Amino acid sequence: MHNMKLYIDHKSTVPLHIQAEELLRKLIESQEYVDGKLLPNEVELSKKLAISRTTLRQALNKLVYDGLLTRKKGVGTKVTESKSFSSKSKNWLSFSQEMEARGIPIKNFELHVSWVFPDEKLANFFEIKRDTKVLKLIRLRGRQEGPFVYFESYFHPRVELTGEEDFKRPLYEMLEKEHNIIAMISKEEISARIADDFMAEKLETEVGAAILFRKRFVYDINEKPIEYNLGNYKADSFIYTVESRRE
Amino acid sequence: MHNMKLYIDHKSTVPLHIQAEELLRKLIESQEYVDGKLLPNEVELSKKLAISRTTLRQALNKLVYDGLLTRKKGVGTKVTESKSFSSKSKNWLSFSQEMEARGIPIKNFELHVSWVFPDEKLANFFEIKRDTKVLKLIRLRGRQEGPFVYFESYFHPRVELTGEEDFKRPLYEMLEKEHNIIAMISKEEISARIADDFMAEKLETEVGAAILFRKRFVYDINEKPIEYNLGNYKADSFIYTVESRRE
DNA sequence: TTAATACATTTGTATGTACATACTAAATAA
DNA sequence: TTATTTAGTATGTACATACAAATGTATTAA
Repeated sequence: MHNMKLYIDHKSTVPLHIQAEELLRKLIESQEYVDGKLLPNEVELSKKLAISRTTLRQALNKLVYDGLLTRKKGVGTKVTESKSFSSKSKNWLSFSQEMEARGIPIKNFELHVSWVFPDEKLANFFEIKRDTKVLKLIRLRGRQEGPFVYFESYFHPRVELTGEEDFKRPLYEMLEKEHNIIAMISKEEISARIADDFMAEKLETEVGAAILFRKRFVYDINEKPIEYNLGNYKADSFIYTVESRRE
Repeated sequence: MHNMKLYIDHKSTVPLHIQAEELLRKLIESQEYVDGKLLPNEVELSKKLAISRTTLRQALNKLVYDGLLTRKKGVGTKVTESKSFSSKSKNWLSFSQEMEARGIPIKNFELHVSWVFPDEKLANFFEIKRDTKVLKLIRLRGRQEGPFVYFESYFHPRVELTGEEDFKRPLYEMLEKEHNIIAMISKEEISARIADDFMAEKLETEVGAAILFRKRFVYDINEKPIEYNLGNYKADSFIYTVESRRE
């Protein structure tokens, strides 16, 4: 792995505990710290990173909360043994990320900037009022050979496009960098539906198939009006996986 | 509200930051701190609770992470405005809790202690090996009038029953109190399925309906062998809701 | 051999302190 | 009146320090 920042820059404006967290994430990801094996103890590690134990623990807490690390009093800290393929699923945009992780790329995408929702049927389908001014982005994911297994649409009422956006990147990244919109809290509803002709066509499956339907509401960091609506569909060959932890 | 512990006991063995967290949770729940209104600032609050600001912040961090509180530098800390019906959905057994919250009670329950799985078809259905020694608990939830909207089953290979268990309580509570098994990490898979005759009968719906299928794997706190398999089904009238937060 | 004890190691809890940074509102200057 | 500056307030970051509690290991005693 090249160009990896493997030290902590005390002159940087990025908080030390954030830098430490990111560094540890990289070390875990790059298998520097292997599953099940103990990390160096906190005192040693804090010396190595040239930060205080308190600051280091701030970073460690985060990673423990995110499920990457497991700590045990009197023993030590180790990388959580991954029983599933991904331990990142707690992350807010985990679903899309899992898609990437499983190697299901964006196969194609359609972009419609339509300030009045164009299609009544589609509007009903997504449970959005017809006169809502939206940016509509549809991305189709799937392996090259088979049918589409995934179909995602974003609607966002506040974005003015420049025409230079790269829609193959995650949407939240684009919103943040190009439009300074920081989406923070998301709520999602998951339900099961029967594929009608429209869905079946889009997903290249047959009418009557079981479809996992996922709708997501994203709130802006300033908690004000912004929101949106992400609708995701999935053929029944795919399973949505979540990991959670108690307390 | 009676018998509410509204102070922090420095002689208790329970860590102060945990006590502080629980106390704040109660204050939020009891509407002492109202949605959107600022809490007392950290210095003031730490004095009031007779703990250090650092310890208070430890508790606050947790509540922020859990989405109950929102902090803003230079402004203050406030109770997160709840756009959805429940802010507890991050909790590990959120699904069942949401059921309770929505007023969908346990209508009936069946208990089978069968150390060899009795039914081949059922075993296949739950994707459990036929010779697995399990405790099987089926709880049917639903409103009195309508059909069952929810159907949950637990399989647990390590429990020896006393015969005194109260199966209307949450399962994890029973496991913890009666059997000293502390379930910690859970992983769940959510998929959509078409109801076959067996499912349709159990859920009192028609064959061919879209069913949200949910399977859960629970790991023991000692991270060793324990696990099992929770299978949940749901008629399409119900929607599974999750809330998450970024960062 | 086995059980009990002591010790070292490691994470957990808790406090005090200091300064940085974001925000608000009041005071001041144009 | 309208910007600009300033002061005050609240959270954010960071460190040093001390002791508690759980665990594993080595030592000792039966």
